[in-house]
Amino acid sequence: MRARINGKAGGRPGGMSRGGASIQDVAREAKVSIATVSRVVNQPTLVTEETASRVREAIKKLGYVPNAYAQGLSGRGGKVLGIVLPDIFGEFYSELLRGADGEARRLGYHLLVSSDAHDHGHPTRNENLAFGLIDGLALMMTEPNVELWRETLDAALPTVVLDAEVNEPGVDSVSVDNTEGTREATEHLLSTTAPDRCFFVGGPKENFDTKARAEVFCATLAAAGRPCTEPQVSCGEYSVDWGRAWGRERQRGAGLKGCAVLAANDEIALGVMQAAQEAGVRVPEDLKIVGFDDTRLATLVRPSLSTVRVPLQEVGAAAVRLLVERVTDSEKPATRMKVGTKLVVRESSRA
Amino acid sequence: MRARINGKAGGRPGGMSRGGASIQDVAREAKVSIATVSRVVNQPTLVTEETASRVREAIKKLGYVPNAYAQGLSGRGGKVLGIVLPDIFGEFYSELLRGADGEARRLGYHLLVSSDAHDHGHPTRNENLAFGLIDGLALMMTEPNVELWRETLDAALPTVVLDAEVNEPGVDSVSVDNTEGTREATEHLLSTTAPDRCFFVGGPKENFDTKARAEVFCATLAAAGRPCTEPQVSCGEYSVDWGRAWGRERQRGAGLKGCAVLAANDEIALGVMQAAQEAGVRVPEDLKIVGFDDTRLATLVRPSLSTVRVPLQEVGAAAVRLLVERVTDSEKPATRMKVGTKLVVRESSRA
DNA sequence: GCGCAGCATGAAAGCGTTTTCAGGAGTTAT
DNA sequence: ATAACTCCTGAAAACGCTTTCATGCTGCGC
Repeated sequence: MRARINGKAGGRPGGMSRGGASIQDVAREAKVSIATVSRVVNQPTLVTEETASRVREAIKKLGYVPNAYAQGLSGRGGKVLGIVLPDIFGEFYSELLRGADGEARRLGYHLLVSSDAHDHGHPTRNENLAFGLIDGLALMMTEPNVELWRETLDAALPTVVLDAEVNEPGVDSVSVDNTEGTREATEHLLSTTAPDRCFFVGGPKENFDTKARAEVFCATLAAAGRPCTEPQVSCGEYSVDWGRAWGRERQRGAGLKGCAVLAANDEIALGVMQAAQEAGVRVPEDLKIVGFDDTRLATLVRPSLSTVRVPLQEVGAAAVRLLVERVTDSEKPATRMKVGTKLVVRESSRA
Repeated sequence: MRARINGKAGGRPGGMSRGGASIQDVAREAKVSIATVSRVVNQPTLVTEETASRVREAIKKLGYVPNAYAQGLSGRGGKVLGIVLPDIFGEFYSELLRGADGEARRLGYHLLVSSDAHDHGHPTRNENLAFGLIDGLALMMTEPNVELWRETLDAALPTVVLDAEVNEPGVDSVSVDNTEGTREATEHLLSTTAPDRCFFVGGPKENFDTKARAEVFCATLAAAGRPCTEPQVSCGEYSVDWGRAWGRERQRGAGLKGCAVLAANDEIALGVMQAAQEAGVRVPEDLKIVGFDDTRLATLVRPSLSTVRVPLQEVGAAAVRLLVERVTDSEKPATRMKVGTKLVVRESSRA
């Protein structure tokens, strides 16, 4: 229960905010009606310059800032967008967020961030979402199970889904077109390594991107005349640990030497690299590795990591842009946006 | 301008939200007054079980979710906290945010995230802050210049400052106690390296933490009988690039071999390590390196990085906790909280 | 000089809650 | 049986803003 300050708030002239001057105070100070104050703020052309300047002065003097709740309530929307991510930890989400934040800032919106990590996809999420507070929602699903988010998607709230294509009417989406980048990467590996020594180490089996990337990987191998066998594609999770585990396992078996690995993200790639280093297998001389995402990680490790660039900041920014468009124009038809991917060759896969 | 839906919203029975069922609709459906509905939601004990269950049913049927704006406006606060960081990019902020997010979630609050990166400490920030929307503000200042934030600090808004001690009445702070960790780290380096070959590579010169760490570093050297000379402490920025630049410079000069470096964060340490590797200087055989923060980076690189652990997630969580306490009890005296630091020895500094 | 258009302003409704106050129905004590 | 309570519920005010509608004023054309 917040303390309520009745009537005029005393104290410093400038700088009050909450519990500070209201539109009423400004109106009184400038000797006009609250309607006029509101107009000065929102539709300045409707007010005489003389009146307006008097009002502006009063606003300044009292340090008036419109109360966002009241604005929201009276139908203007509070300029807040929600963004829900599986987690907000690590370079991947970090970059996504940064893109979204920048764009939101540019468009005059605020970002309400929420990560799923603490109550993994549990339906209680919906309650947590501050529905009614946010004007739009950018949603990145952990699991491909759209039904988990049924309620959310059905809500009459502008929504854009990140990094997954959904077939919901009226729901925008921004996803990654893995085709080009994956193909490039695979061909790049094939240029130095025999098809049957190429491996794809994926994230979660049901993950949209992992699935897409695995598919293109196999297709490219097939196009090279050597359809990939089952053991050449493995799935796990998007983590260094999984990559390392896969690498050790392989090393114990047929060995990593002479192989090439395309990982479904940079973390996995890094894990594989660590396993190789542990075993004394040199990268890139004995083992080629290509990651995915081109997070900062790729340039931080040695040897630097070849990777497929995904413009994550753009994805975040695009999501926000789409959302704002939809918020301001609810008639806008649903947009399915795709951003391209491209191979970036660094040290870990050099011939 | 959002479309306004007048009167009852048609459409699907469940799942509406914005423009969806209001407390009025629920009241009508359950044949009670809105006051009763509100009570069922907020103070269930005041309502007969029979009435309450009827109301709950109506709520469920209509998919009613309280409108946060209205709640905010009517004095209950919208359960939103703002958090402003210099940037939201990289492992450091990532971890801080994760801690804050988790705690906020636990306490039933939402997090409005905003990074300073796009308009570096510019006063327009204040307008951007959704004042009036947030119940409290966690603020991490880029620069030590408190005056830049004067307006913000003066605002009658519960505020907690992160990672810096401020002397503002009524403003809480959560900062890092660098003493213990820095001392441990310095002594650790001194155990293998001569005092005059130990270096501190800092972040920005005015940064609170860099200053504190440099000081302890020097004091520890002095305690070991060999006060540090000027060139042993350098400042730059918190980046890999700066660390690498420092390393190259030193290598060009007296050489890195046989030295020990304490960096002000893990990124700088990593940069130094890269410079060493470039020059064929082995870590830790020829050069000991200790970082700061213990971000995930430290365990991802090879050799793994010895570092001083700063419980960043705890810092984030504590900030939120303090903020919520202050929001709910505005009389609470200002708290200055400090979290400790501790050396974690990994490979990069082994004897 | 009169009527009418056009413009600047004010009054008031409405947004969806919470909360205070008052009243009505039972219950218990006298 | 009545007074005094207790419990539950409803009516209504308040929160601060946007927006519609009405009104008074100015100036123009006839």
